[in-house]
Amino acid sequence: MSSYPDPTSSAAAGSVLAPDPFQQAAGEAGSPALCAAVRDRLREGGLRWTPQRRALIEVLAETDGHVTTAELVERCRERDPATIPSTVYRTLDMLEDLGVVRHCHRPDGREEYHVLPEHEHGHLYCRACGGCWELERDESDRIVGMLERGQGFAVDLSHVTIVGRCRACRETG
Amino acid sequence: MSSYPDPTSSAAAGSVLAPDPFQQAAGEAGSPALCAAVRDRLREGGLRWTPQRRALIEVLAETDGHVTTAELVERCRERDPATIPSTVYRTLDMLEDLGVVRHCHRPDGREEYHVLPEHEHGHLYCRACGGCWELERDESDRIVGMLERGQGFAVDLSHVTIVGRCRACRETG
DNA sequence: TGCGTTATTGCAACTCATTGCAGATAGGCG
DNA sequence: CGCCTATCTGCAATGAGTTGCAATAACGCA
Ligand SMILES: [Mn+2]
Ligand SMILES: [Mn+2]
Ligand SMILES: [Zn+2]
Ligand SMILES: [Zn+2]
Repeated sequence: MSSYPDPTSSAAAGSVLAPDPFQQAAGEAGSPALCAAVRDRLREGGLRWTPQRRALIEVLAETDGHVTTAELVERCRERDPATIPSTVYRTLDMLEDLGVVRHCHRPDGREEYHVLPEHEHGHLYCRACGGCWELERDESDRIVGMLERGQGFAVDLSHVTIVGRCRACRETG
Repeated sequence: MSSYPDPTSSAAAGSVLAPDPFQQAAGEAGSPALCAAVRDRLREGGLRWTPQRRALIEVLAETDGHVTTAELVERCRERDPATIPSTVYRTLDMLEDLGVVRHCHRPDGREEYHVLPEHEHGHLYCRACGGCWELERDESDRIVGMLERGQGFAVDLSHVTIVGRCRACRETG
């Protein structure tokens, strides 16, 4: 979807399920290792390593789980008040092409990012309490498998958002 | 989700699966009948029937299938150039509480409305060709049933958007 | 170390959507 | 028929996100 120049054109699709080089890079050493891994991958593709990109990656490395785009812009701005939102948005697009982040949509349609998800997953959101859970592996396998067999449709699992009411909210209300 | 005063507080939930009074109203007679049905329901709840609401309902009655919110604003503006977007958005919220429309989210997160859907349904979107299909009944039954049994989660089916690549796009490259 | 190419940034304009508030008006009631 | 009041509308400000373009700066290469 992003019209960003794609460093290694197969990377966008490949990074999703392939053993992820960023995963190991970030595993122990954290931010510096992730920076180095991203920097190298960018240069391989003729892309550039800039202070703005570095800042965002450092912010991402400090982030657990889900984060809204606006929060990321805000955290970048804490480090550097001169941060420009459109640069952050464009960098996120690029990092998604690389497989460093995945986005999904919250019930209101706004974007939310997941940093280095260990495996692709969909989400369950409760409209009543605002809770969010990852879809279990076997549940998403069934959804993906069903649509693959029936319609020949290849589901983008990380983009699956299922909204409703969780058990707790149904019982109490 | 909408903070709109809810005319008959059970209507929001009830209208989804219950035999829908608007369905019949609009069936043959079209716009005037739908207007009358909505007007009566509003007055029952102490809400008001206004020219702005009437205009939107007339536009909706001429609409088949899915429409983006921006398109609806545009069509209202064709009838009355003085149309105010926020009024249209608020009216759509109200009509969704009444069960006259359902919204879902396109792959980019933007809203799309379905007028008087005959039955609740989720959507399948192809990112490559932009195509959109309704989820088949048995497919959505399986998804809804699985999450109901496993997690006790009540899925809001009309809000389910599954994004990916359709068979045709996968085959042609 | 410096140059030139070209990817990237900053910026401004734009789209879509939401919200709070003050003034307008629908419509129940006398 | 006209008043009163609570609901709605219009409006303006705000927030989220995208896009085109000119200026900047990364970095490969001499
Ligand atoms: Mn929604
Ligand atoms: Mn998306
Ligand atoms: Zn809940
Ligand atoms: Zn397609």
